[in-house]
Amino acid sequence: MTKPLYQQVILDLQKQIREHFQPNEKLPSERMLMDQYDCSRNTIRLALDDLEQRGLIYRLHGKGTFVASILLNQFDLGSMYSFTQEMKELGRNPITFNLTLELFEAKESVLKQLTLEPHSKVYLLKRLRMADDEPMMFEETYMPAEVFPDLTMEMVSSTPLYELMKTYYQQTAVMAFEDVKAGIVTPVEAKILDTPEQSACLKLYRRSINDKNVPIEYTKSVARSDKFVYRTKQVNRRVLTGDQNK
Amino acid sequence: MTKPLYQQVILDLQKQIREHFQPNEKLPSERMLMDQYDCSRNTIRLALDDLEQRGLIYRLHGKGTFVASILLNQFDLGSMYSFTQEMKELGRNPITFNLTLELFEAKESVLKQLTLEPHSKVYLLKRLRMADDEPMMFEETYMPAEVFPDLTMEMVSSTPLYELMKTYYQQTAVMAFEDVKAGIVTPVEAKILDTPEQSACLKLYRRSINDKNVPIEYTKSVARSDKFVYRTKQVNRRVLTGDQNK
DNA sequence: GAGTGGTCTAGACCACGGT
DNA sequence: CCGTGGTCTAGACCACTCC
Repeated sequence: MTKPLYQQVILDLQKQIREHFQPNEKLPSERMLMDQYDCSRNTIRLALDDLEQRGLIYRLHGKGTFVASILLNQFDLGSMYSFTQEMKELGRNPITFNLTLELFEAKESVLKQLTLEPHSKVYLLKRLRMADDEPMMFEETYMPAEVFPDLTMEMVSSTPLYELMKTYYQQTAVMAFEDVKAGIVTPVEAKILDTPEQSACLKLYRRSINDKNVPIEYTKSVARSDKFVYRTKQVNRRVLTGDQNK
Repeated sequence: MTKPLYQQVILDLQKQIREHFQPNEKLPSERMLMDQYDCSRNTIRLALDDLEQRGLIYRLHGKGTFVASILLNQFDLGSMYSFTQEMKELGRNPITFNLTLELFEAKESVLKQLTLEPHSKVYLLKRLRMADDEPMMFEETYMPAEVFPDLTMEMVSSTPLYELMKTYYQQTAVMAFEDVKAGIVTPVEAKILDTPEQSACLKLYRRSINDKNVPIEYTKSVARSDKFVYRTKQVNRRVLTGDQNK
């Protein structure tokens, strides 16, 4: 099974950029890339669209395509989420407490998020994430039982969740949607997170899907507002400009 | 000056989805949309790509294209390119009040965000954004005086900010970094935003840079937590770079 | 005017999901 | 089998930047 052409172009261009280009250096024009990769302009643009979206390049109308000025250390901020990994990189000591694992029929809102049939069963895993003995965030993760049959507390305790999904169930999250809101902690959450009552908190709702577009996880997180920032990078999409602003 | 076709399709599909579709409902197929909008499939796909990227729809190979399960009554700060534009598309009546425009020496924290020399001067523009006479968010935008000399209240009042930056100063933001935090409104903010005191709010910190990697804007926003969500889509790059066969 | 990215067309075949 | 989205081609013209 060979990969689609445009994905091969993506991979090769990434390699070229990493090995042979400097920040803000000009890339070959789209028409030159057509010749280089022996494909149509549309295919080249599909690849460049992806690289632009991920912030590796930027395009200037009439001038050309350029390597982005800030090349992130190959692992994108927004490309994969791992609390443990993140904290380790920041020199903190991350610990995850698995509080409870339950199996039951999902209620309406969860069914919807996971696009499940009514009365489908889901696992609910509650976790408390700490760094250097300081409570950081509280997570509730819902996983469809049909995707992850026979899940046990031993399994989630011994293996990182994403690794477990991959090795035991051959499930990999290829994409995730996150909604970030602001809220006030509930009394229970205040206790768990060791914050004053009425504190502000970040509420995260993450829905991950696998390569077949099947939802495999829905997680609600409550994060301490004094400890947590949600950082993103946005590339100018230039779509739909021209508004009035009076 | 008419908009590109695919952008018109984006706008209309957004409207259709908002007014006539339910979450998870199936949209017409791409070939049917070709007929509806009298354009090629490529153009339809450009539009659908954008909507998918912004999390409004999802696609299932072999099955069709569906409306995402979206949070109602809350606006997406993450894919918002223009408050004014966004509100108009949602059928709201957006108004931006330019409250004050000042010029002074930037304090330490602002200097740092804009990577300026000590004692550099910056403009500070304070704006209140409303929709249908309802206060929505409060923004404070810092702009380096050396990049935007001789800025006046007349200019910011007559032209959208990003357009002004481009046409008068040849400055375009090619990338922006955003930090999202949760907080409690200050008494002043509560008054401005017409919310109860001690309400939760989303705090956004945006730093935009131009094509030369020079910071051109630093904006602090306070958004009502009952009106705004920050939605992002994350792609797992390891799937692309990994070399698994199927 | 030459070269660039931005938009667009009218086809084609493939891979997948259901019948 | 058919209809779906996924990939791809070989052109075309426009808008923008720079000389």
